[in-house]
Amino acid sequence: MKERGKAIRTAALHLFAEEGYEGASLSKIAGRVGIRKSSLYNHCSSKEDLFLSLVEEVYSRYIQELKKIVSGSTGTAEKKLYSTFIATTDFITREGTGRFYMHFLLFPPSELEEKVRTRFLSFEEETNQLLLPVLKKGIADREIRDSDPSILLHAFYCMIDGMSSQMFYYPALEAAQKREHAWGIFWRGIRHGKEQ
Amino acid sequence: MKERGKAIRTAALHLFAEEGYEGASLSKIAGRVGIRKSSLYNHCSSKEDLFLSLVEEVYSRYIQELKKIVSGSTGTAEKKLYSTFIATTDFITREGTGRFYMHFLLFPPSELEEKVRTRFLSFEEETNQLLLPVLKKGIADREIRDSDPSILLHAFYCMIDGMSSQMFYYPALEAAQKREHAWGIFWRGIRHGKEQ
DNA sequence: GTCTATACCGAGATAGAC
DNA sequence: GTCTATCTCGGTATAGAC
Repeated sequence: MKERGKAIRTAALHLFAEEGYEGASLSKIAGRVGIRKSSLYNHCSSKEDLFLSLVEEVYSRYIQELKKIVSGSTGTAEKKLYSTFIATTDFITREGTGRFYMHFLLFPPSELEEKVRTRFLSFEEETNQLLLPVLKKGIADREIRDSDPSILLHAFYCMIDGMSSQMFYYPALEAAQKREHAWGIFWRGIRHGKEQ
Repeated sequence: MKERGKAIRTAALHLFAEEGYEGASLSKIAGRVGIRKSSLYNHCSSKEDLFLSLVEEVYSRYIQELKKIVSGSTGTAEKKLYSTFIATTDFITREGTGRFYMHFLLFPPSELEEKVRTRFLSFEEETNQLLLPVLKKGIADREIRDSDPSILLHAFYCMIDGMSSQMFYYPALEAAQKREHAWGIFWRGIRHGKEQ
């Protein structure tokens, strides 16, 4: 049995993710937890407050997972990038967390846009510093073709973002297959090749 | 000077795109046009009605542009795919239309989800039928490597979706550069190569 | 076609009993 | 901590004068 505060956060996370910031009313959140909306104010000071603390939690949870994956494994660049790709798209697929992440990265509520964007940028900084070394080492090892690492990194992000979008509107099994194919083509695009 | 009806649709398109379905109130829309919200009801029967007609307009406008690009040019598969990529990401970048498109493709208002999704699926069918022949011809001409065209098509969509997301949070110039790089890597991933 | 006025509802938030 | 009651505000929508 979860404590109330946690239950509220979970319900709010899902409702924000599904219905957006304006669409997720405090009554709906309270209703899902099984209390009245006025009782929510014993656990947070406002709707904004609740929302922003969830932004913080979701972003930092993702960074935490990413760190485990990248620094944990000691394999090739290919393995590390592939693991990152899978882990990120899995993360996105997790109902609640992932949808929340995508939803408000792309379409933050307009009054809170600046706060959310600022938080995201610092978050992007962190991922860059985790992944750039992987690409650089891959190039040095002649595993990845010799070109600007930040360009390669961006193309990697691009595929991840694309696949992340697609995880939403395809059934799980289909999405998993598409993911493998997308990876195959991406890797062919950046790997070291004899030609040229 | 645009007629009123058109002005309302334009204002609504932008507001929906920026603030979401719930966030874009009829007063805001009316305010941007310069009339009272009750006057809106002389041009549409409800908020839902207004929104859904915009969904229809935006989707079909995109299909129309795509047709012009794909069937118009008679170049190589590379040229056609590149044009499609550029045109789509340009379309997405157009304030209003593109943001509206992305916003409600990924996060439709929950009450209207089914209607929006259904419309999108038929739309995807159309794009498939435009683009699959291009890929098939590219394979036959040994311009693209021999593999399942629908897999290649999906990887293409994946890059487009990824780049479309990114068009939002990077400045125009930066986005344009990233776009070129993403294309380069994608094309390297699918083109015909001597190796293997 | 646009306006004012109004109906009705649900939003976020607060006060105070228990 | 949760409840009921209540406040204020803004939402969608309608009626009817001009």
